[in-house]
Amino acid sequence: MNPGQIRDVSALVRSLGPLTRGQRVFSQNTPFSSCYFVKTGAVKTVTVSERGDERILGFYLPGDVFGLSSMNRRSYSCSAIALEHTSICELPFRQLEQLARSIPELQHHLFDLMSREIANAENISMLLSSNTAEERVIALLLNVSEHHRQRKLSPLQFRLPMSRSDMGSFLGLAVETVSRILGSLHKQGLINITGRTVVLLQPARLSQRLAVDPDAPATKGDDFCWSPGHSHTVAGVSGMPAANTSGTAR
Amino acid sequence: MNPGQIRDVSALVRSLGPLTRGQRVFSQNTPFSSCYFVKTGAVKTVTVSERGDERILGFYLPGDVFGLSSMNRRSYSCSAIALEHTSICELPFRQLEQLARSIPELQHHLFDLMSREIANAENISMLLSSNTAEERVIALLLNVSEHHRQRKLSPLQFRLPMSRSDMGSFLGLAVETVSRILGSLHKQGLINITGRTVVLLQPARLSQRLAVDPDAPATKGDDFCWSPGHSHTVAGVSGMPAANTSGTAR
DNA sequence: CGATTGCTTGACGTGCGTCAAGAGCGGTGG
DNA sequence: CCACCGCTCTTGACGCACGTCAAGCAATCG
Repeated sequence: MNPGQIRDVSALVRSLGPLTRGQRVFSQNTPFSSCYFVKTGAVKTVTVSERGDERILGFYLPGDVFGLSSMNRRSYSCSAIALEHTSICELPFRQLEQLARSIPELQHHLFDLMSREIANAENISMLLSSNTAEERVIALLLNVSEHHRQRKLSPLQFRLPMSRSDMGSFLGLAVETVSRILGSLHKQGLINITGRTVVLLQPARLSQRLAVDPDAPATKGDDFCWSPGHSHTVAGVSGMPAANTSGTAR
Repeated sequence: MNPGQIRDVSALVRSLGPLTRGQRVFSQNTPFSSCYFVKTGAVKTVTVSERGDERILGFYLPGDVFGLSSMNRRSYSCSAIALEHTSICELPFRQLEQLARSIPELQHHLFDLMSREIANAENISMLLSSNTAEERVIALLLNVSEHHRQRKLSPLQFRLPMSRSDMGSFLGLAVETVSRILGSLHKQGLINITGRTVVLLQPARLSQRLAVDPDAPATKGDDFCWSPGHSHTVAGVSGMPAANTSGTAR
């Protein structure tokens, strides 16, 4: 894009002041207007069913865009809630769409963003549809890790912005299960975890758990590698590691 | 769109002759070029993990568009396979994108399509993340039903285009479980099922199973709102009923 | 026609949800 | 400073839903 175009786009963007934990960016069933870009902090998107229980659709870390899934509707299909001290940019979608007509690069970029969201959501589906609890938790950890790597932050040591309960809701697991899995990974020496602070001690092993058929489950001390996993993250946290689909295996 | 524009778009579309069961529209890891529109028949999208097991990402019925999730990549992230005698249209994406620059309606339509795909995939995630096997199967049945309703076909009696095994793979269930659930629904008089032919005998009851907390033994106002024509199916079968998230309940 | 594939049904084992009871930890107020 | 609260997180005991294994028909096919 040329400077003029960049100015045009920038003119649309509004920076939203620091949000505090629990504060909402938008609420389910309120009129759709914008999507949002995370500058710092973290956001979760949540839907509440008529039954009253809530489900977390995704976590968004710095660099991620959220709110796109609602653009074909009048109102948001989920709420977005800050997980911690967070600052974001507002992107008024209709105006962005309008502007995209004259800026091909912008149009392409929007397509690209949405396409990533689709691929990402599909990966999550795959992860959920038949992986063990351990695999899901590991996938989440590796995903946050990958996100940090992309942001040039330490991929091996970081703080999880979300609670155990959030993780559970996102991964389709009970809080207790999440807690047990993390504890178990800790005992096995694969990670360190204190509260929300994580250290990945053996990232290669963790990746293996995702990619390798767990015939020999967790024999402590086996050393052979499979293949140093790559092709990992797709987009944001919401971009889960290529949901390696444990398939029918268990 | 005016006649000229419609002609421009039509010029891009290529009709692909009848495919037979098992035939591929495109294959995972081959270069991305187009997305596709289902005219008649049915298509499934499938990814194969490095481990070799396959997972079904979605089913696409007449009127649905598939292949969008790969547009931000060089190659397709999944394979698309005909489930039965099927005819489709090819939509070369790059050219479509190009054309969209001069036809705002087209651009908007593309955004709309992609947004639906996102919402749809999110719904599937929600469905998978914590619903019982029965709820998942019912959701699939109701979804196909809804699709038929929209196509002005009988929503109460239809043929499932996919095998039990496909259903299982899609829903994250073992084939046996799918079979058992269908059998159980049959015994309860909620559906008739012979092979792949389904009759929904008590659609209202089926919907209830999805939305109502199974504490109370049914028999509340049988007729059900879902806001007709809203939020129900999003796109094709892949548009699952607003995955009512049984939440922590079980 | 055997052979392959799809579907069903039974028996059995287990992963993980549920219930219940603490254990930190931070915040608030006296 | 401690007492008290409301959280989040952990840990154990128990049971059920669903995966796995296995066997047996029906339908399609080469």
